[in-house]
Amino acid sequence: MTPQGQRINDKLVAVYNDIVHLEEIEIKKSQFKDLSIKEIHTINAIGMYHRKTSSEVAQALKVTPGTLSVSINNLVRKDYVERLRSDDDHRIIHLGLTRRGRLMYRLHQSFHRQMVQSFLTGLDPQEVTLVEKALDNLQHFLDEHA
Amino acid sequence: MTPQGQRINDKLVAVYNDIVHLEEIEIKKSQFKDLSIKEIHTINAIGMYHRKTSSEVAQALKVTPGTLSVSINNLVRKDYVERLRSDDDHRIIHLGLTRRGRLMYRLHQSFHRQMVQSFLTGLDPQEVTLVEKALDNLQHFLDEHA
DNA sequence: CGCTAATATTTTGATTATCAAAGTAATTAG
DNA sequence: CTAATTACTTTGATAATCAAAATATTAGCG
Repeated sequence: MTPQGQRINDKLVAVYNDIVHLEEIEIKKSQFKDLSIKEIHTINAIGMYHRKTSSEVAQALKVTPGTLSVSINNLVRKDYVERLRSDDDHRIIHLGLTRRGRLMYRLHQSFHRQMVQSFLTGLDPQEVTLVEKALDNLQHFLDEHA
Repeated sequence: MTPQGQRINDKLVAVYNDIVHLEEIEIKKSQFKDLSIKEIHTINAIGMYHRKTSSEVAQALKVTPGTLSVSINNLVRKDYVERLRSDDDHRIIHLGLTRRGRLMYRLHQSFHRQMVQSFLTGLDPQEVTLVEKALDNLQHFLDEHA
């Protein structure tokens, strides 16, 4: 690997830990102190609309159905998420956010918005496209190896 | 946020989960099945040279000293890490990798090398510099908010 | 129709990850 | 030389995770 490649690798690793840590800190400063970073990500994966099933959310988060189920139990207890049994197929559970969950969702989105904005600061549109291309490369690599 | 900004955000989130998951899978295929992804990252943070102290490693990983200490207990038991008490100051513990730990370290580095390479595929040197600049922006944002 | 398969989710038991706070040991400051 | 500080470890509690077993529902097929 080139020195620059090594540097980029190291920066990715550093940034990775820092993002998670900062998210954690932001939560503890907010009205949603009772959530962990994992729970925030679960709420984020469920999203604003009552569409996704349990297994879809588990797949998006790359955890087993059992892990998600336990986590959803906690989020239901804390009043962020609700379970909605499908009318068509009673095995299927659709996950939705409560009023409180949607509030949390919007707060976290705004954090991400700020982060992405700073990520792209000082780049012109063409350059932003390049960054997106690099991300697509990476996603392609990940899909290939999965 | 622009549609492109939103897309980049979504891609970052997806890539984030996929990287961790792929790392997890790669471990389970290797001779190091007894390690979790967190333990791999701890080994990675310790690195190849017996220099870093416990608290330096804890800071790099953004965990408390207590959390690290528990994790190091497990890694010592599994023969990946060794504790080396400093001669100068007997309170200080330097962390080092065992032969087995160094083997693991190199395997994980090669995974990262591949990943970064694919990340930068098809970009010319100037463009790579741009990606690095975006990462610097992000790190700056994170430092500012910490 | 009536079994058998398959599918979607939940529960359970075991391990790891995590923090805050208390504990231990060594060094530094006054 | 004592008190305060520093570096680390232990402890107790809770969350996160998986694999495997359990539950409930639907689909397939003779």
